[in-house]
Amino acid sequence: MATDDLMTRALEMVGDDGPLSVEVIHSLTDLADVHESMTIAEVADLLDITPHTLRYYERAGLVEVARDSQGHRVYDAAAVRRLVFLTRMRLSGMPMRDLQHYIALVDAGQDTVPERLDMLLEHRDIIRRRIRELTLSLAATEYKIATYGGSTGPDVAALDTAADL
Amino acid sequence: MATDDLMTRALEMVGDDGPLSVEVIHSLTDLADVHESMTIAEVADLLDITPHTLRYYERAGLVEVARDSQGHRVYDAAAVRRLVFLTRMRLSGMPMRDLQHYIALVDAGQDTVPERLDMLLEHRDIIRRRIRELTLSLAATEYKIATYGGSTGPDVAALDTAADL
DNA sequence: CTATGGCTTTGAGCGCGCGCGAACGCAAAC
DNA sequence: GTTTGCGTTCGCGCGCGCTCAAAGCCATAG
Repeated sequence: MATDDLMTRALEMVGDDGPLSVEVIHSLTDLADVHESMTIAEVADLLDITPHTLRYYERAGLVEVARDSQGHRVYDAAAVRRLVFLTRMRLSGMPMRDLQHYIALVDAGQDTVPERLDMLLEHRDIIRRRIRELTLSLAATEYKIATYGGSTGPDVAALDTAADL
Repeated sequence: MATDDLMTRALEMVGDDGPLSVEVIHSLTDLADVHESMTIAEVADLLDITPHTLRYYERAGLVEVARDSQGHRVYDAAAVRRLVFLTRMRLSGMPMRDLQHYIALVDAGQDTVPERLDMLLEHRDIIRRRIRELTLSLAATEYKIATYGGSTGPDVAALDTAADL
């Protein structure tokens, strides 16, 4: 089950404007198919990213992955959990640099918990602002759709900032 | 007044979960300070982009701009309206290529209205999906914040997909 | 028993979208 | 006169990954 499927199912559960329940959150982290010792292809499929990207994350120092006797990567549950978190943050726009910083904090021990929390709070605000920006853009787009070729009277045309578009 | 200011004001008007009224849309398109014959600096300030970006858009064929006797760009109201639309679409994630296509349709005349409408509808769906993705990411982030260093009991830790993060 | 295709590894290099910077010139304004 | 603002062009940079190359292991197929 790819992450994209998870997202799609979760979105369906949420509906267009339903409340976000704890169940939805957990559905995103449905790790029923996360067993110990996953291959790179399995993890890639789970997270809906390419094996290349997984190797890229590893080189970036975001996660350490053991190798088997053939030198192939073996992802344990902890690595997968971390990657779930990382991909989720990436999806919400956190840049690689911040993720690297965050992981460095994690690896530095419990003393860095407050700073990690600060990062999460700041990221939360960024997401909120982005959602509101998009909400406005959505409204503008819908407004444009509604007035497009509809009533093209002078009033509407005058209000439309781009009547000729 | 920069577009960012407009956005900020509009966001304040909207509040955290207020309805999006027509007034809000119009506030985004408050063109009180759009007079005829604006300079590139004025337009850049209005749209909160750099003059460089404006020249880039012009080179990309998105807008035609007249010149004065000194060869300096002179933006008329129509150009500014188009740029308002373009920057709004950019802000909501429409790629340059699509904007170029859209503008080509606009310049091709009224026969292309249906296709333009299709583009807007598709873009609307993209924005909607993006908003829902971000909403889920926001919920996940808030969930993580809530459980971070709070009750670190075994139950919560077991539910947390990245308890060690 | 080979072979053919598919997975993996590493490393380096490429590409895209979107502008930004640097360099240089010209005209107006202080 | 020198500072300011605009013009143009060429090239660079960044974020994020993908592609390509060379090579090895495994399975299924002829």
